[in-house]
Amino acid sequence: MIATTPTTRPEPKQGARERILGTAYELFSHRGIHDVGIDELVKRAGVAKATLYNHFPSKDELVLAFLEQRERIWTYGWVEREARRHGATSEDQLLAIFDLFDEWFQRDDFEGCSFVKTLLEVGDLDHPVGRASADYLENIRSVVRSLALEAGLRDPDAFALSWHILMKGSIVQAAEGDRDAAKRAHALGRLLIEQHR
Amino acid sequence: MIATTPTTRPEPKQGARERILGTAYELFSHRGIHDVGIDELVKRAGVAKATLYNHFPSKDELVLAFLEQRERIWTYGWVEREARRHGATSEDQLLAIFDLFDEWFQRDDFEGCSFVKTLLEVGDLDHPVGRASADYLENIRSVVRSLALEAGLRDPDAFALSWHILMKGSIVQAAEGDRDAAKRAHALGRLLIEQHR
DNA sequence: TCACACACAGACAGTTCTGTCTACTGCTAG
DNA sequence: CTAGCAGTAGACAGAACTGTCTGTGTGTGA
Repeated sequence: MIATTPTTRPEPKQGARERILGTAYELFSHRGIHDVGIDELVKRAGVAKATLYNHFPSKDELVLAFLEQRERIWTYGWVEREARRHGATSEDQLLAIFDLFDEWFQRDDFEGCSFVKTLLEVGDLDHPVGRASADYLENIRSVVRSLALEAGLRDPDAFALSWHILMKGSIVQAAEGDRDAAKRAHALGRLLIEQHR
Repeated sequence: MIATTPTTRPEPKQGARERILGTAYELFSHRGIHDVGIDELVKRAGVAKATLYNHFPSKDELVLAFLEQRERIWTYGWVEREARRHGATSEDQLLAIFDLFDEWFQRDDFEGCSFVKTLLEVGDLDHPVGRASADYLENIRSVVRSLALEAGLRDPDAFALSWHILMKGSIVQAAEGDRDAAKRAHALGRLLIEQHR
């Protein structure tokens, strides 16, 4: 790789931090926060405990980094990006969210919404982790609001709030085992769009 | 109370068990399962730890008893009973669910859906507690299905599944702070009813 | 009055969790 | 060559958790 800074880069080591974050993503997204202990995490990441605590001052801070990563990957990298790619019109892009969900719900490693799970696990909007979860959920609504705006729908704020009920409701229901939850949400979403045209 | 068994009933003591269950209901419903320890629970219930373990062989068994109680009180004693009482027609009774939710969401001690919270907390449908949570959620759908049937709606099973998405989605959103989530679900519910007429 | 069942208080064992600390290793810049 | 830095391995402290056990008190039926 060609040097991007003056001549040589110190760059801590490039590896440990990534391994920690990657493992945290894998474990936290599938099993939740409290079920995953630091010992298991460092063992799985092949990293010394001191290394983890060098990069992240506490488990909570690691969780916050995980949530940030989750937003980057899931909210923007997957939902927004793929929805925009799959829909011809803005309305189609909105509905494409539930087409994505439909595929997601069929996966054997379906993990649900990390923001909802974390928020309910912490259960406290004043706690930094709970607060962050709620904020990231709000950002999801912002994505929906933008699409609604682009589609020229009436009252994009209210639309996004209603739409998000469908998203979260279907995800929870999929976690119960309803594999067709996304199709039901899709149908409801179509009705909601009509109401906001 | 007139004797219902031969002459006298041994009846353990009648008091400790009720205090344990009452306290478990209060604590588990508001704070979740894992955040409430046995020590705190017995102290709050004013009960010896041995007494708790005399009545319930493990914390999991106590949790199962809590969920059962939650269904009795919340699902049947509140949602079904009050919805039936408040609506003139069967369709109104369905919509009345979201009127109830609306009041519920305004409460300062709004605690969310214990079945969803417990299911996500355990995260495993094979675990007895997770399984029970999912079963109790299914029973909620049965209530909805009955009302849909009475209302003469088309495909009551599919209706109940879609309706339940609205219920759970609005509850989760209320937990994030959207106090009007029930009103949005109400509007969507109206549209869904129209589709199933 | 006596016996028994139940409840109470709380010590205790055993595990698990977060977070700290020590000692060792290997790489790299100067 | 050497100093420093980042990482490894794992013991350790301190807290919290579930579940067990001992010992004591008390109300009630026979």
